[in-house]
Amino acid sequence: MDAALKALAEPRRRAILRLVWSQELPATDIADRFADVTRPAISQHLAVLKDAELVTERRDGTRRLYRANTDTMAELRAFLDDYWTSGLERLRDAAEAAETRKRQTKKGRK
Amino acid sequence: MDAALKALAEPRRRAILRLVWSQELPATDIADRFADVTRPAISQHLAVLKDAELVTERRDGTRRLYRANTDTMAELRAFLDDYWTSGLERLRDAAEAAETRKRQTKKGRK
DNA sequence: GAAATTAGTTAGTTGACACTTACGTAAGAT
DNA sequence: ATCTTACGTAAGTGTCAACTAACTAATTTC
Repeated sequence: MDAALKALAEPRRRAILRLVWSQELPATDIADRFADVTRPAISQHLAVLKDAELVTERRDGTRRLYRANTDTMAELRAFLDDYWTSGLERLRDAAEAAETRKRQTKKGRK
Repeated sequence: MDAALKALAEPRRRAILRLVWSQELPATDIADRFADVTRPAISQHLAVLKDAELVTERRDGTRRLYRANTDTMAELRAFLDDYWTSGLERLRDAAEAAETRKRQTKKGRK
């Protein structure tokens, strides 16, 4: 899940993911869409996306077809939704932080 | 917006952001919550978060109080929501990609 | 089976980034 | 004025990530 967020932090990968969002595409077609980058670079990005389970790979002869993995996207979305909607953890953390501030007895870190 | 996503890709910054989510906290208190990292490191993370407008800074004497900027969070959320719900762009991109694949006349990149 | 197509892999470079130590600075407290 | 507290900034280090060029591997096609 952490890997997915990190993968999405890269603009190029977001662009790639958009491409295979609603359609399965072979690596070459994807690479052709990016004039300023070589094919191996795209191949590596695809590996990162695959590793983060944001895309799936299906082999067809010499070609490898990629498509967005909507399941992982849904999970990531749920994760983020939880991150900023559910206030429970936040309130607990805040309480602990307040206590830490109050008790600054943690003087001797070294 | 891109900066915000990149800032959130770092786990430590997510933890920091969670801390100041529902409460304003001075930098020292935040740093004290992380035993394995020095205070300057936290200070730098806070600078990144502030730069991405994910937190706001308010000065109070020698202290600097930080709090999550929910506006930016809302924008980011809207951005992501759009990214994976609205299929319009995706369909357009897919159509273009299909055309690219069909017309591989783009032979001579070099 | 040789040649072409499609694609991943390796080696090496560059730049970004998280981190630490050391220092600077601004506002209260003594 | 000088300490002390609370913080940012500078400089330097190790690691990782994105990229290119060159190579390799697997499948069709001839």
